[in-house]
Amino acid sequence: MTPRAGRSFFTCDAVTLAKRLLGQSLVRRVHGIELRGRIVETEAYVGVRDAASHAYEGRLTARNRAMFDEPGVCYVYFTYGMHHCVNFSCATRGDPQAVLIRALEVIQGHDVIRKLRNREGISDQALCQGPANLTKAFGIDLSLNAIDTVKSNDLYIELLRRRAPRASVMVNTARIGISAKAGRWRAEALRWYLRDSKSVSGPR
DNA sequence: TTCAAGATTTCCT
DNA sequence: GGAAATCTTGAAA
Repeated sequence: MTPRAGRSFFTCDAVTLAKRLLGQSLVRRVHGIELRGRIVETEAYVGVRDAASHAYEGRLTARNRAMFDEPGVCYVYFTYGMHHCVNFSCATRGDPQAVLIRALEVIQGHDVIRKLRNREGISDQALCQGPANLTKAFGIDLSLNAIDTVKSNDLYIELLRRRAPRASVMVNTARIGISAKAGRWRAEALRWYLRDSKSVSGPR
């Protein structure tokens, strides 16, 4: 049986978790069916000093509360009036660090995922390419916000590997979609992806 | 109470 | 390359 990520897996800074999550499996249970995807792209939001983070300067609101919760708690937010994005809280309670999941390769549940995406002629590799695409593909919405993925069976991480990938197979770049208002944080290299994956979103 | 902007995607020219 | 879709949040008034 594949081991599941426990509290200790998430009890680290966001940079460590962003790399550690690459190559692991995101599991979602909907209507008794399991969907699985291999994580191939992540971004770190490193806490109160990060001007690109919803928790910049310690801002705590009803929306981003999950970022401040226990490591392993899921932070789902709604944006652009139509999209959801999913993150995993990390570090320690009260320290709002989190990792955004930006892309997956589908491992299990292609049929269900294709229906959820509801898009004609889409390739397998594009099903979960991009943060809002993967939440749609996996049926992730605000009902999953703030759930504890260490305990929930609706959404959690399965460990397909013991360690983060070697540096030589990862690519590290600036994050996507960060506005100029974030200042130097716009250019900080806090995005990672697996070099060989065809499902990575944004610039390669 | 009003308003601008957003950790995006898709479709059009 | 550019704009539309669509609505919540947080800051300004």
